[in-house]
Amino acid sequence: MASRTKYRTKQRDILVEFLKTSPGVHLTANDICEHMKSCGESIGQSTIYRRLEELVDEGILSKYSIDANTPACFEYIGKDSHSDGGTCFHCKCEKCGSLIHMHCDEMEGISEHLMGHHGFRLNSMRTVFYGICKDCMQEDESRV
Amino acid sequence: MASRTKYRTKQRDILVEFLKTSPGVHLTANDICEHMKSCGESIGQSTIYRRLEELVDEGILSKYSIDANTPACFEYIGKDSHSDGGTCFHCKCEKCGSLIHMHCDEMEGISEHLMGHHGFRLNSMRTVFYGICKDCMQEDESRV
DNA sequence: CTAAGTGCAAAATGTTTGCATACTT
DNA sequence: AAGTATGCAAACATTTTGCACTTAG
Repeated sequence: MASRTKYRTKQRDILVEFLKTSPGVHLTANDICEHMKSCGESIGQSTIYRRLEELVDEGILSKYSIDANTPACFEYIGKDSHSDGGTCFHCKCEKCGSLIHMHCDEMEGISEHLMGHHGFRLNSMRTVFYGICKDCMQEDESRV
Repeated sequence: MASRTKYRTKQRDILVEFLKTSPGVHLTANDICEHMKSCGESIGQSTIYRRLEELVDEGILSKYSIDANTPACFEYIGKDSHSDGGTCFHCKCEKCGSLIHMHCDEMEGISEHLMGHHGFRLNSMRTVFYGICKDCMQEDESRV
């Protein structure tokens, strides 16, 4: 979880800068590659993958792995936001694919329960709740 | 969620039969391939993948996709068991990789909360909680 | 000057697909 | 007989890695 980078490189700065401009947005490694290309700031994809993983370790990014066929996506969290004030949970709709962000106090009770009763320290940045969102549920009902 | 298979084949029967003997166990497609080979009941891997996916749709199996580098794993649930009696939650340790099963009433409150307050119908079979397990936490502490 | 980071192209991995063959009904 | 499933091998997509080269400190 600690910082691993020894050197500060141009590529790392460009990457972090870009991510910082899109807080709350989910980006795949490929999205980022494309963006860089279209900016003329081309960074090699291996570097992107390497830095991304590192930033996750540092707690600056969170990573969501939906499944093996969907590229992982990354979201800027920032160094500060996870001090404890605003844990963020995510729900992924299995139907329409939308990813819903939740800042919910009640949900934070889960962490405590898991810790207290199961000795498990939840990483809420990495955990994604799968299910069907409101909109898709309504569609289902009206279709019957 | 509805049955999709039209024909009942030998391979499907062998597969279901094997899965049925290991309820609550997590198996990867590869585990199953290997088992079949070692049994002399070799089933092609494409068939295994195809049937597995189908069984998930039918609600007989649940599938956990940890991330792109980890093969998905499948667990026998059975046609009956998800009537509502025993929702199963899973915690995945990010450190040692172990997958912990939880049959916990309190956790089921999450489903209700998500439904009631966020209009989201949780699929607990597909949801995995990431974090650090008890054992790894102790190791961490003793190492400092 | 040395350690670390970059980027290409190649490898690795898990999963899916095309197609000829075989099986179910 | 018609429709479906099988199984091989090839295709895929994402991510990782080997290595020569560049850059940061």
